[in-house]
Amino acid sequence: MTDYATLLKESELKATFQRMNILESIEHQGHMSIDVIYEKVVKTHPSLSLATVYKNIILMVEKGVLVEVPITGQKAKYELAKEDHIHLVCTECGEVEDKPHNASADALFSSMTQSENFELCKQQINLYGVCRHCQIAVAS
Amino acid sequence: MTDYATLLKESELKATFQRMNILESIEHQGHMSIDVIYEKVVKTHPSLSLATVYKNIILMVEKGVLVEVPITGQKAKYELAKEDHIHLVCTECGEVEDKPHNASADALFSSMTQSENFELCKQQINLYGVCRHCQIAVAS
DNA sequence: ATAATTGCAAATTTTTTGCAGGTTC
DNA sequence: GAACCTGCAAAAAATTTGCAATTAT
Repeated sequence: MTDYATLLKESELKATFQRMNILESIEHQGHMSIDVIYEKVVKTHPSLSLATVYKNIILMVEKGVLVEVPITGQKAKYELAKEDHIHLVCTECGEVEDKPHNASADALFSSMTQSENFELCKQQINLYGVCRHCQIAVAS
Repeated sequence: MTDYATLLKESELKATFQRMNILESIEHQGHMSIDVIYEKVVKTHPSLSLATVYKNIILMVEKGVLVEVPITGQKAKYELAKEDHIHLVCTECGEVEDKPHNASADALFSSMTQSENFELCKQQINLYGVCRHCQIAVAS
């Protein structure tokens, strides 16, 4: 899908096997915490060290390749940097689903921050609830 | 301001000195991380243990007295449970400011989640940027 | 060839736990 | 008086660091 090697080089990072595996895992799954990333990637790359995952996540967040998604009651997850969007966080299964961002939301937040003289640079909208899948599971 | 003893008892928690001090600090400051709460309260209550702060924060979140506010690049902060509102998070000084929630935002999120069949129960909107105060400081 | 990156092990920091003594209702 | 809470100290979990060996460019 995405060309991770190019993405990394554009961000002044060397395209190591470890980094590409991390990015691939995150893109495939959508949102992952550090320990889950490690568990996933170590399967295909058994010598991987957890410290390497920590170092790389921190570095790739700094470089703007990844974005931290802090979530109530869970460890932070990470996603690939992408267009503004909303997170639907399921309180049952913990999964996070992206929902495209809406132009009227943008306008709304712009006006709310302007009236406060607040120089907006990033939005983070988490909506917590029960996802389709878990509603069915709970009903049974 | 708030009657913390009553608030705690209504939540099936005993009104200890420690808990009332924690609540008072949080209400006074708005949003605090656990270590900062400890540092603040221990000044007026030197025998306070950090473990007690941890236990109480967890308990009061469970009981719905407090709400966790996870923030990108910071340790989670806690606030008193209150009406829906938006957080303006300053990326310079780290402070969080509340902004009253807007009816049109509500309508927007309701419609966005309904179309996904997502059963919405809680919202968390963080807008990151530079607050009034830090804009002045940076300009100087 | 060079500078960056990795994996390991140790250090540090953060959070949780068990329990004896003290407090609230 | 009973159940709950606290503080302590120890344990466990999470994160960071230093460094020698390896890898990407």
